[in-house]
Order: sequence, then C-alpha cells, then structure tokens
Amino acid sequence: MKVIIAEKPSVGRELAKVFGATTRKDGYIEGKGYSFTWAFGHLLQLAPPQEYGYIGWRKEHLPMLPAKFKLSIRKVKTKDGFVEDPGVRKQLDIIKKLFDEATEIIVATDAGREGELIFRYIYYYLKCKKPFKRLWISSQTDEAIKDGFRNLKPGTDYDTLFNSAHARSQSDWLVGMNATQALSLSAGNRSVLSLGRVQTPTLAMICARFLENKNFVPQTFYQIAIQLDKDGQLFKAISVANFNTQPEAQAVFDKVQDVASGFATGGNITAVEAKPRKEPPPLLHDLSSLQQEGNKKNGFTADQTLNLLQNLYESKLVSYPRTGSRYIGDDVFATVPQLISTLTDHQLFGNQATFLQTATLNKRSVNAKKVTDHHAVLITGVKPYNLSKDHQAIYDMVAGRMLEAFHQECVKEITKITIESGSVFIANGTVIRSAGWRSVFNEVEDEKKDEENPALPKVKVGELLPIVNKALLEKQTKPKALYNEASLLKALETSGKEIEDEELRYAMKDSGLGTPATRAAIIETLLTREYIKREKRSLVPTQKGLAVYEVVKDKKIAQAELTGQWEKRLEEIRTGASVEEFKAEICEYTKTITQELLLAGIGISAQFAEAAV
DNA sequence: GCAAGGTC
Repeated sequence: MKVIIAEKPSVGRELAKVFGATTRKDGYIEGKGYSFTWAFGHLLQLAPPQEYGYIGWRKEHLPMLPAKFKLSIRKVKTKDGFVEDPGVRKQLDIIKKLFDEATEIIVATDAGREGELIFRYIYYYLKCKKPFKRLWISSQTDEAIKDGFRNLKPGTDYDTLFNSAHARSQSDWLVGMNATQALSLSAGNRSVLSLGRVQTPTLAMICARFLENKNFVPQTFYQIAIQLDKDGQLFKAISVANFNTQPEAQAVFDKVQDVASGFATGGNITAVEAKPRKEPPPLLHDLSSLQQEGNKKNGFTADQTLNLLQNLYESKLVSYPRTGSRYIGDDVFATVPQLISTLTDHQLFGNQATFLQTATLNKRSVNAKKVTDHHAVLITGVKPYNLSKDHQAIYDMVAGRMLEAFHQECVKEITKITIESGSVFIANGTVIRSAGWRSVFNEVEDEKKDEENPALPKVKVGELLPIVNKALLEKQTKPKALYNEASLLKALETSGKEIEDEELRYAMKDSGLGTPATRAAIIETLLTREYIKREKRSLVPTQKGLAVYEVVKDKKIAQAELTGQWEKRLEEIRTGASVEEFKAEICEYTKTITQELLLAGIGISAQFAEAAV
C-alpha cells in the first residue's frame, strides 16, 4: 500500500477524489491501493529551551545554542498552561500507523519550503525509513494532479530545500529565543519582552512612523480658489502657486478680476486639455489585499478577516484563503463563467453577473506563472445561505472582486482647464465615460481630491468667463498617517521595495516581511505583548513598545533587511550551498545580539519599570 | 514565559 500525505485535510480529500478513493476512515481516506492522509500545517516544532536543560530564564544559560535540535508536538494554550495538542497527537498516531504499513510514501504537502519542512519533521520525528517520492504541483485541478502523479520526483531531489527550511527554522529559534530572554532578563524580568526577525522590524516600523507623525511640524501655506460660471454651470479652480506667507497670497488674491471687483468676465481661458484614461480592473484578491479591504470597508482586523475567510473555506464557499497569489491559471479560468452564473441573483451585483455572462472576460488576473502554492481567492460556486452579516461581507468582497477582475476597463475623461486672472489657476475634472468594472460596487473612489470637479463644462481657449467667487485658503502640510492594519499589511508585503540593494530586493520580492499566513498573527503578538495598541483604527506603540524600540532600533534584529539577507542565503542553500557556513554565522550573530542586549540591561531596567506604570 | 512557520 502507498501512503499519500498532504499538508491539510482539504488537499488530502481532493487527491483522494481524483483517484476515486472513497472509504473514509478516521484521519485518512482509503481506496485503489492508496491511503490519503494529511497534517494540519506544522504538527511538530523545534523543542523549547527547557527540553535542552535550560530550565527557567537565567543569564547564565545565554546564549542557548543546542548542539542538536529536538522536535516536539505542537502545543496549545489552555487554562493550565501549554499542553500537547490532542488532535495533533491523534493525527500523528494515524500517520505513524499508515507509514508503518506503507511500501512507499508520496509527499503531497504544499510545493514550497514550509511544505517540505512539514513533511520532513513528521518523517524524522517518527524515525521513518520508508522510501518517499515527491508530488510537486502548483495547481489543484484534476488534470494538474494526474499530471503530477505521472511525474513524481525522487524524494532526495528536495534535500537541499529541506536544508534551507530547517536552517530558517533553527535561525528563527536561535535569534528569537535568545534575544527575547536576554532583553527580558536585562530589563529586570518583569514581563516577556519578545524579539524576533519579523515582529521586531514590524514594531520598529510602527514606532518610527508614530514618532515621525508626532514630531511633525506642520507648515502653513496659502492658496487661492476661484469659482467660474459657464452659462450657469459653476466650477472651481485653484491657484497653481502655493504661497508661504499671507501677504504674498493677499497681493495675488487682490489682483483676481472677479465680478465683485467690477470685472464682468475676468477669467481668461488659456488652455483646455481633455484626455481619456483607461483603468484596468483590479487583480483578484490574495489574503493580504482582502485583509486590507476588510479593514478599510468594515473595520475588521487582519485576524478577524482571516478567521471569517477560514470559516467560509471550511463551509466550502471559497477557495483556500492563505494565498499570496492574485492570479489563477487557465484551467481555473475555464470554470469562471460557471462561477459567475451562480451570482446572477445576488442582490448587490446580480445584474453585473448577468452582464458578464455575455461579455468577453478580461484576462488580467489569468497567469499560470504567477500562481505559486495556491491561486487567488475565488468563490467555489456553492450557494451560501444564512451567512452572518460579517461572513456575508467577506463573501461579497470575494465574489464582487471576481466580477470586477473579469469585467471591462473603466474609461474616464480627465479634463484640465487653465484660467488666467492676475495669476494662473487650474480646474480639474473627471468624468466616467464607461464605468466598466467600477459598476460592480458602484463606490466613490477614496482618493477623491476635495478640489476636484465631477464634470467640467465645455469651454474654448480664449473664452472669457465671469469669476463669481474668490477665496483665500489657509492650509497646512500633513504628516504621513499613522499605520492602521491595512497600511501596515501593505507595508509588510512591500518592505522589499524600500531596500536599495538589487539582489536583496529580489530575494525579498516574494516573501516580504512574514507570509500571508502569519501577518495577522504578528500584529496580534505585538498587541498581546502590549507593545502596540489600537487607537480608533490606528496602530500606535505603547510606552513599553517605544522603550523596546529605543533599545533595538539600530540593531540588525530591527531591520527588515535581515529577512532579505537570510532569504538570499537560504536560496543559495536550496541550490546547494553549504548550510554549515550559514549556521555558523547565525550562531555568531546570536552570541552578539545576546551579549549586546545583556549589556544594555544596566541602563534600561529603570526605563522599563517606568513603562510598566 | 520566549520565534516564525503552518492550519483546524
């Protein structure tokens, strides 16, 4: 008998279905000479410090550098502290039984670094010696699955991938566990002051933005607004120049030839420009873009959106949620017309679904090369009923975005009129000529400028119009906004873009800071530690968070670039570079950061005592 | 008590 092990139940069941295996057992499915089983993500993790004899938090233990790492069963937090997850233990027992009976194992965990690690940790923990082959597919359609099984790879082809995964895992443990204990002990051991490759740069981003915002000195400047009349249609124009002082602005203001100053037609049209602008439809949603939208539209936290989406996934209403891709392959695209047809009676956008049934679908979101482990989030075509308000909101975001993504482009006409009257003024106007994808939600754009006219009248160069109103506006420059969940998620995704080094940036491109599956948890960790708090919709640091930031802000552990550097090395390991060299460097860095944090302690203990008040 | 990674 052959055993096929997937990363999660949904994939295991899908594979069984393709093979026609139907006998449901506890924790696996049997049939056609195969057993299909699954993990629930990582079942095993690197054992905590106490399992290497580092009992209690003590400076003498630091740095903790286990000679050989151990694995332990994933724990859950209960009221009696951390205990082995009983569900995980049970599934591991099932996997062990199946592995023992197996003639061969086929590894069908997700095609990536963590997928490889999930299987290998199980395999080594169970001390299994059976031969294994690797299924490597990037799409879950029947055809892709069958094709993958016809082309199984030798398990050892992925040894270097496992090496890179294991190095990632150990490095995070070494740096995170040691830095956390060092800082906590240093600061007087009053509370857990956690540090890590991902959470600390994230905290640093929030703190830096907060301080920049708080210390921002607004500059006053002046503008002049005028209102013109074209055959009864009024429109607004703003001075091209900004003025730093009131008298400067006043002098120009006085020269405006408005009706009240005795000029019947003092506005001279010197230029008219009108050009169409085409806006392609937005891409389908990945988890991060959905979390951003959930935050903007409904005020959901990243964690809430993930949970709601997970529920919809478990009810088979949407596809796999923790995806980082905003594309689908051609095979999935072939099912889109059918999915659209399930929405024709939707009360919000049923008419748009009906329209799309006969329209040519836009293929901007179709690109098999940009589909990684999982494709973009789609509805499944299963009809929802009786969803809670929040579940419905998320479902509609997925369904509505699908309609938008395959809809036509939106065509706008951008008009710019230049007027002279003592000084130069510009009137901007935007008219939607063809709404296209924007007709799905029919919402006003969020970045509408307040000085923008919806539509401008037809005017010609040389025309003279009456200026019926003028105003001197006093304005202030604004600081960058504080982070909220939406803007923070976006910043985590693209932190690579702010990195100068080309090669480092490339290594960051696909990873950013954290992964789609973990970003919500990172924000929650910072909240749990009381490093940050929610203030209305913003995320702001607490005194404690700022105190941690002050200690680490110039250290490598607080830089997003650290992840980029690691990713570059891990990719080299995947292609065969020495893992020992990298591990040695990580050990060195662990010693350095631990030492620095322990030394920092003398000065900072008092500061944390204050922050605790 | 602690990381980051995955998922019910």
